Amino acid sequence: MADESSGQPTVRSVERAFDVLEALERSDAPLRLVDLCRQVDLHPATVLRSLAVLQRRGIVVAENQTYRLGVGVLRLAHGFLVNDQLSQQARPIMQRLTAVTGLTSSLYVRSSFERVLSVRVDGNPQLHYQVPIGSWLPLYIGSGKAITAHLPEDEQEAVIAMSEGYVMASGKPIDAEHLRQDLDRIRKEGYSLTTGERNVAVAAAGAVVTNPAGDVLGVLSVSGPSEHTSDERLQQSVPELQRAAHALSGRHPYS
Amino acid sequence: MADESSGQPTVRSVERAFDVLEALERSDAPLRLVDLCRQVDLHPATVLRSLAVLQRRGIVVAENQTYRLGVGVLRLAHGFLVNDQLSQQARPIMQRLTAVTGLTSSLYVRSSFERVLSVRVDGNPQLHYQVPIGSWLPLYIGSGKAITAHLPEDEQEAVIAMSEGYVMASGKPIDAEHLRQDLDRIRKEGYSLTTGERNVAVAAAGAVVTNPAGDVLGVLSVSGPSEHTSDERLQQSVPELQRAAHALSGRHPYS
DNA sequence: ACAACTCACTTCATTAGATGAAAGATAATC
DNA sequence: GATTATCTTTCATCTAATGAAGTGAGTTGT
Repeated sequence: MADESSGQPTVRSVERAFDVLEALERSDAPLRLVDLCRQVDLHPATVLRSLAVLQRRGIVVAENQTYRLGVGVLRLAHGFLVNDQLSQQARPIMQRLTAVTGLTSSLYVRSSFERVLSVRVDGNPQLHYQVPIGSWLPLYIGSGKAITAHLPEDEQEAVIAMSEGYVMASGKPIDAEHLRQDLDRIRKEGYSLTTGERNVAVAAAGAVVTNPAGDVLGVLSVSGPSEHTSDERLQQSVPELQRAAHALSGRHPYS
Repeated sequence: MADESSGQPTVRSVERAFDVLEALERSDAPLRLVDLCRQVDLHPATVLRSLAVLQRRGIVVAENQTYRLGVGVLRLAHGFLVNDQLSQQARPIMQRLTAVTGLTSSLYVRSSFERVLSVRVDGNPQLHYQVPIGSWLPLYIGSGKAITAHLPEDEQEAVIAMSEGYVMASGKPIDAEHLRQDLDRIRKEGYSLTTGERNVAVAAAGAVVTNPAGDVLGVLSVSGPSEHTSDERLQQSVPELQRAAHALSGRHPYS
């Protein structure tokens, strides 16, 4: 039997290998064998065997007795990007959006209670520290709110609950009531507009992306460095942003 | 025993799960269970159990009985990018390079006999179809030659052997002798300069990136659409490109 | 300089658990 | 409505994943 008593079929050793992989994903420094063993609570021999497989596939690389992710994961990302209808269709639309507004366009895909950056087209002026592909951010901050605003009630409340305790870049914590008002406004007006919530240096406008059935898929945003990107400038870009988000929302069978 | 008779330790079920994953990575369309089974030559029940694990981790998503990669792989890519010293250090250098030259900067990392795109900073004018992160290209074409030119003799010959039969975007096949001359020139002058080899619409200059010990890590390139990017324009960018590649080559302990 | 650690990696006997045959369920095709 | 093709679950068998124990290398402390 390979079931975990809960009906969901599984394979223990595969599960364990991915525990190791995710430990490496989370870490911001190469990890030694013992570190990995402690994190995933497995016998060194077991971890080592998993690592051997991962290494042979380029998913993990070893460097004098420490382990970290390898370029193999970039290949996987590529495999995703070229197959993902949303990302594919987004690219030309976003290039146009950036060409017209001069701002950076970003497409965040919703993944449970996070959003993950899948496509970015840089504008001018460029941000000093650009967010790399795959970055994940919460749904209660910045353009994430454009997603949240269009979620079913119960999920909205779940997001609001998660925001508890988050401190914005300004130093202020999130206020649940204030957040609810924000969401109301966003739902009414059809776009979010935030400045320096997660990063003081960034101002952004966001518009929800759905499938034709209306299910929320993610958010399209335009952003720029806050010193050079006034609210007025963002406001001006909103119609073009909404047009782009709408175009993107109409075109894919499902997902 | 879990060894594959060759000394290399392994875990069969993990190996199989990654066979499934790589089948999905290669495919340019979602795959059904039977398709996967045929490709990896495994029992449907086995494939299904692996898929269940992958799905729960967001690595794979199912959509009415077909499977494809999920956003989870983007998270992994992010995990790589934020840890990879080379990519990290490259970002600001490349932003500057693009700011000065106006061309798109790309960093390809060498991975056995391929190069994988790990960082890109888009220039102006932008290419219509931008290459996504994780794209892999051969070492005998375009800026890949800047890598090959600095490889040990035997590896160079291996690359040349692989080029056999490749037809360039122009319609002409690669000529081994011509390629050798190219490599000589690149080694002497310190940069590659190619137009429309892989894609007729792209012209690019490339300079090798090494670690301080001199081992080849990859190639830094500037590129633009060939109609708007004359050889002279590329030539003008070469000194700046070399400066950037050199700066990038000096700074990381090992790898 | 030697002892006492910590950590990386290997070997191998035990038995947990991955496997695949078979059957049931579901959907597509004629 | 029967037939075929594919998806999914169940379960007995026996492979192969596991972890205890051991080796060896490297580091720290006295």
